[in-house]
Amino acid sequence: MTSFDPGPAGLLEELRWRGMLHAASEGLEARLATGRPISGYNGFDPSGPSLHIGSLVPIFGLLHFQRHGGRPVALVGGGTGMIGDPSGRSSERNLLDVETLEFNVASIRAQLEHFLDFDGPRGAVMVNNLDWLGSMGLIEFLRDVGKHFTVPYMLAKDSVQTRLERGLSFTEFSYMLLQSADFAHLHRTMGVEMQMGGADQWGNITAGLELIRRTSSTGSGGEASAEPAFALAYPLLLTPSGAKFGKSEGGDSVWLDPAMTTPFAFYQHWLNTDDRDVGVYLRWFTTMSPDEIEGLDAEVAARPGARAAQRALALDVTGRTHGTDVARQVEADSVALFAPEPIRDPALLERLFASVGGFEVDAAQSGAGAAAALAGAGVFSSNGEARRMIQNGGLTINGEQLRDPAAPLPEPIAGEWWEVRIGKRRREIGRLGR
RNA sequence: GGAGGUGUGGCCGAGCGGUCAAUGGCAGCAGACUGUAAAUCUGCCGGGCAACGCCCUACGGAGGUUCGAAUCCUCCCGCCUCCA
Repeated sequence: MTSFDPGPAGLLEELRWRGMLHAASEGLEARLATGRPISGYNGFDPSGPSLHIGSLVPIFGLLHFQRHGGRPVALVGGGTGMIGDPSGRSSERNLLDVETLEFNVASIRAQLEHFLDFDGPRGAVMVNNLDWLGSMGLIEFLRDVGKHFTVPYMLAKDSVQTRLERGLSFTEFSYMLLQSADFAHLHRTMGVEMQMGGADQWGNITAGLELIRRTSSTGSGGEASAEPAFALAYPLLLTPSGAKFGKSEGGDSVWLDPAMTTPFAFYQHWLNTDDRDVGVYLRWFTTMSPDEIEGLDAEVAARPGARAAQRALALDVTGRTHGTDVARQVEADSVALFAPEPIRDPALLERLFASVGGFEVDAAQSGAGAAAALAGAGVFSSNGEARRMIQNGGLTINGEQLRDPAAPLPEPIAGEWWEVRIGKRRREIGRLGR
């Protein structure tokens, strides 16, 4: 198998090959096989100003959907975000004020534009459910949405069942109704026929199918299929190595926003992918063909030390997220910073100072002990940590391994720069301030 | 509103008057081995310091008992269960 049907008919086949298909609702395959235009949506949480790489799963779901001729709709949950979905065990969400929300939505849209095409007849569309949920009255909600669900149906959902022991508020219990209302609204007003989401969303998504089934005037589409709407779920991304996906080694999220995670750090994160995970990531987070990916799989098996797959993955994902030029640049920077020999070129150091993260040591401090100077510059969170790092032999500056925390920093390169290597993975550039 | 339970370091989870900066596990960091991987082994893992010791801050919050409390008492707050 080297290629998939480029139209809607090939979507499921491709997702299946990529391992991104967990479940599809009754009739979806047949609906896609008709080749008629179709719109599908996926929800995103706008509670922060940036998406992180965990969101790449739904993003690539929409991306593949668009590649196969579908029209992606990205819904931001300005309304539901305030409620809290019991499926994601987050405890309590805070209300966002309107300006923050609008700012976040704009930021998220800008990020999605790197992945989805917002132009043309099949162009992606962004919607905010606050626009319709916000103005919906309680009576209206109960009559138009609540009326169509029975309590036993709601109680039967996994997301509710698992919380029954520990307890959940009525608000959280109602979440699936709001999500159903979203789906029904998009179905009615924009003709959106499909909702996509993670496997943990399945219950909420099918609740939406239920609502649409009961409220849409069936038969208006002539010989339309029996089902008026469809659902598609991705598997939960549990890495084969068992680590939490989306977190860096330090446990922080890896953000798509270059101001929150530098492109260099972003590239490094992918470059460090475990051998056991890299094949999955190539399938999920690139649009490479089966031939290319299987070729890289073979490379991993034959010459794991070369990490060809990791390099290809890192370059591809970074390029898509931050631009090809930036990706090439950080790739080159990585080679330089991880070469056995330290960087001696002041011009290069000056550029890296800005791009990989730099710190300043003022002249007064530079004479003090290295540990104190680096802690003072914020490279380490405390004096003790810096001291420990040096005592463990984990700190190399300008190619010279530090041994004594009290000894001063080595002579700066060109009277100004320190190339700092912390452990095997961290790289920082220091500059002598005045 | 009533009854009971519970709140410990990033997470889980011991401790239940001193020997507790707090057992253990996970996560994390560094080193060795490697491939900027995994596994394994070693060390570290609240902060400070003239540092095999001393000081400060910590066991939901505020008081109190005591020579001494994370451990006992009082009040408050959060969470959970059941009853109304």
